[in-house]
Amino acid sequence: MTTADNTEPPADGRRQLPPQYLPGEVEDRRYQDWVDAGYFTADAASAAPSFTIMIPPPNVTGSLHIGHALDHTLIDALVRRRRMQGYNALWLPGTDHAGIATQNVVERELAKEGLSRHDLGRDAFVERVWQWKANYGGKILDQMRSLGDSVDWSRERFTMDAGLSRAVQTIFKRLFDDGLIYRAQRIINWCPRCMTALSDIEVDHSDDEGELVSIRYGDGDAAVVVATTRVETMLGDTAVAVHPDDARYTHLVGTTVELPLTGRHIPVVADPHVDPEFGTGAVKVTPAHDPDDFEIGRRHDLPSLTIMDERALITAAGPFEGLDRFEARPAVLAALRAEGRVVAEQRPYPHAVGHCDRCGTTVEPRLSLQWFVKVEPLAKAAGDAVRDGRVRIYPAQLAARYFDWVDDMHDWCISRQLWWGHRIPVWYSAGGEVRCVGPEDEPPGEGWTQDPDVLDTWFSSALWPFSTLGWPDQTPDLRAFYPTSVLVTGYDILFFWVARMMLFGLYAMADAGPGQSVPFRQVALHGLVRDAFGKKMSKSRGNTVDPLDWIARFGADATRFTLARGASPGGDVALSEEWVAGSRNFCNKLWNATRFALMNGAVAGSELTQDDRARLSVPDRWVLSRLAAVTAEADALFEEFEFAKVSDVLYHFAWDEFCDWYLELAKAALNGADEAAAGLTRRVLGYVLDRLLRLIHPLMPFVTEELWTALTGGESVMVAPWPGVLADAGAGAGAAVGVGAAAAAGAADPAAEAVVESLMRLVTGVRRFRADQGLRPGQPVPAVFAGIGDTSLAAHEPSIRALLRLTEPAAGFTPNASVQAEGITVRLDTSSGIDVAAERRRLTKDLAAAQADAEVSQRKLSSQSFLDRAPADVVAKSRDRLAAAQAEIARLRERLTALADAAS
RNA sequence: GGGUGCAUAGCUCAGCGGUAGAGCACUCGCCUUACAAGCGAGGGGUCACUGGUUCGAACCCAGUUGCGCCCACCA
Repeated sequence: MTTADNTEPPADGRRQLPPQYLPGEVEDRRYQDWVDAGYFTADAASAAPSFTIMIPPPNVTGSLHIGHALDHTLIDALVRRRRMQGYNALWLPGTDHAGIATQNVVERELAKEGLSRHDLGRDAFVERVWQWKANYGGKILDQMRSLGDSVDWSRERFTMDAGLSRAVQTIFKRLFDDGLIYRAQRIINWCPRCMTALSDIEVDHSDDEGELVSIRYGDGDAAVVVATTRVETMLGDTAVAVHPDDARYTHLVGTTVELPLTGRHIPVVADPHVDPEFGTGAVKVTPAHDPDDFEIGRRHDLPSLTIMDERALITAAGPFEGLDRFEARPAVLAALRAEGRVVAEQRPYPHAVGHCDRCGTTVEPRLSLQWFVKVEPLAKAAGDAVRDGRVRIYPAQLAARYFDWVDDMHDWCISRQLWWGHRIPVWYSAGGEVRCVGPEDEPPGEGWTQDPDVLDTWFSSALWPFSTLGWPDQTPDLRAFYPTSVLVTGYDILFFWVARMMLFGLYAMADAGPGQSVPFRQVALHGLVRDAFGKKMSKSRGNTVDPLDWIARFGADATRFTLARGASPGGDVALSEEWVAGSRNFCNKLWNATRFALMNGAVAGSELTQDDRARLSVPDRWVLSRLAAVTAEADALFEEFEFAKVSDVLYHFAWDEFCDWYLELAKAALNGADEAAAGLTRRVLGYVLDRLLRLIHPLMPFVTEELWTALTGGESVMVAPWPGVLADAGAGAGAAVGVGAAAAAGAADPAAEAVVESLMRLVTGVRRFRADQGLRPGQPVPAVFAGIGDTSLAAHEPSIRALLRLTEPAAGFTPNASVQAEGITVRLDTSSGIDVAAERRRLTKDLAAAQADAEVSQRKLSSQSFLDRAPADVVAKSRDRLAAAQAEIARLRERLTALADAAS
């Protein structure tokens, strides 16, 4: 590994850079160089502490969208920084088989050929999906290269790989044997279009316009009115329920009422679940088609009458048979109305209805035999791991949501009536025996048939942190890289994925001990990507951003920086083309700063000795002091996943301080006659830029690589030591690693900072005068600096003159204007005289501001309670401020008077 | 229905107890020998509303209004 600390100065005739950064010419080449150099490949045998991040596996059907780009930008920044810090960094890539989604894609393809999966049969269909995967799957992995993702391609995984499938089977068997997986007849969420069961979180609830209908069951004294939004299910009613304490119905409990249209009589039962306040206080009970009713049915031993098939067509014999559920509803209602059973109709009646999150079809609660994970004991452990700090969630407030869910989680329905996925490893004999088969077991022979269902795709995703490392085998990878360090993903899949990895990680890896069984130590959640107005991106809205388009037009670095700049923990990211253009400009700024450095013979790679530091100029000292502060700040912010703030700090240091002031100030020394001073500044220039590029590299890998190698002649900034001061890192055993620790950018230099800040105020003040006076920026103006000898700026007059284009006075110099700032009076000869009106406007404005300032301070200081209660430093600050304002007022008044005198 | 978050410059957001900040947009002047994807200067905000706590509130507390998100088996 090479470092920046090669002592040889760069060879002469280094590459000349063109005046603009053209990302297209850099990115592909650099990426391939990195891959070829093996920088992305982690080493399970490394002695260095590991830093591991697992990619949130995108669907194998997917292509890179802006959400991935956000996720990957943040992950890549974390991984690149750790790698530079000397960690054995692994970012493992891969894809998810995405059961329903992928099956749907291939089925649609088949449909174009006029075929259904049933025409092919199970084996041929699955084969067809594999074929599809071979041809089109993993497109997204290729696209990741263009973002610069530093993933370890040698460790790419797919959730249906043989190894990962073995992990699935292993844990299924283990859970089964532990009694944590069971099969039961339950009401589950059923999608009649996908024709499969769904778990609770695969159902999106939204308010639909419904209709609340009140229907009279029975007649005369035995009549009872029930209200429902799902009239058609009355065909499957097997009871009416009322609250036990509801006096209106006590006389009916235990009797039966006639169920209209069916000729059946159903019992009236008393159940505490019924809310006497709602509707009529009487509820129709359909155990086979409503989860509540199923529970009531269980309590009262009611029969379950299934009246719909898996396509949600009515199966109950009679006039409605064969109708779709939505056709049956008006039909049943009409029939009831014809019999005079409809007491009231209330519409519209908005109420929450579940929809399949894959296809949007209204979910049908359906009684069926499914496999479930008993989550309670697992969820308890998953909650505790966060509660006791073994896993930390960023931002912390999202932990509350995690607890809400984990602490009250229903059993997880894991069977899916699909063909694409991990088949449930359970076999049944003709005699009704059940056998769960582990990966080492012989499959049962003659007379046994395997369960036809496959597992929920999230079942295998939940194993991702360790199945990808070879579990259940105790592989070197598993030992080296588990637990993973950080999980980075959007808060939208906190429940889908994050919580489930917690359930299974803690369970499967329990032998490793409490601290080592967690799937990750930190969870860094980001938000959704939105448009410039904070609106959700969607194809129908037409406000989506294609990251590949941005990369092509603005560069990967600009795209990444824009995303990072918007990413605060848990916060949504707003994007627009103006912003990515701004980031592109920032790349160009760095490009030209480096270009300037190269043109001026900047020397990178030499450390500054104590001796050197003693001879530094004030601007050199200032920039080093600022670099130290910014380095520490950026480093701390990285630890907290404050990407927006890191980006902001680096952006402003690079642009506002390094480029706008330091490079301008350095010009005096670089072009000056003092060779020793110039040489020292060339080294400081190289030193600061070198470190700045390293600090920015995790966020903008390509441009920094191109510039850093050009500046230093080093091999790659990717493997240059990180300049940060290392804090106790989340991964590893808290040991500070990396040669970067020694390269901490030095100490603060408040004296130098004070001088440069004073210089900035003076320069800005005079520039303002020039602007007010309409003096063209480039026009040289003769001037003298009266009183500068008594200030800290005495030695910097040449720099100040250069910044302000003020020339030495020639013979016959007759100043006709003056500006005061920082205790210095700058007298200028503007030749044409000054614009008195403009000057008066400026002075008047400044006077008003100073007076307002003084007034506020005065008011505070005249309050006795303020003087008594406020801390001494606050009072002192107010005093200083008042004094300064008063001095300013006096000065401005004097100038205004002088101006008036001069005018008359 | 239950949680939870947010209301700050035209837009997107930062600041979270001591006299309001950034990026973009806007105005004016500049092709000043790294950069016009640039440089310099400037304008713009009763920090949603009402009370309270405090010497002092954008910041803490309560309420109001308006948005947003998550969870949810009330017919």
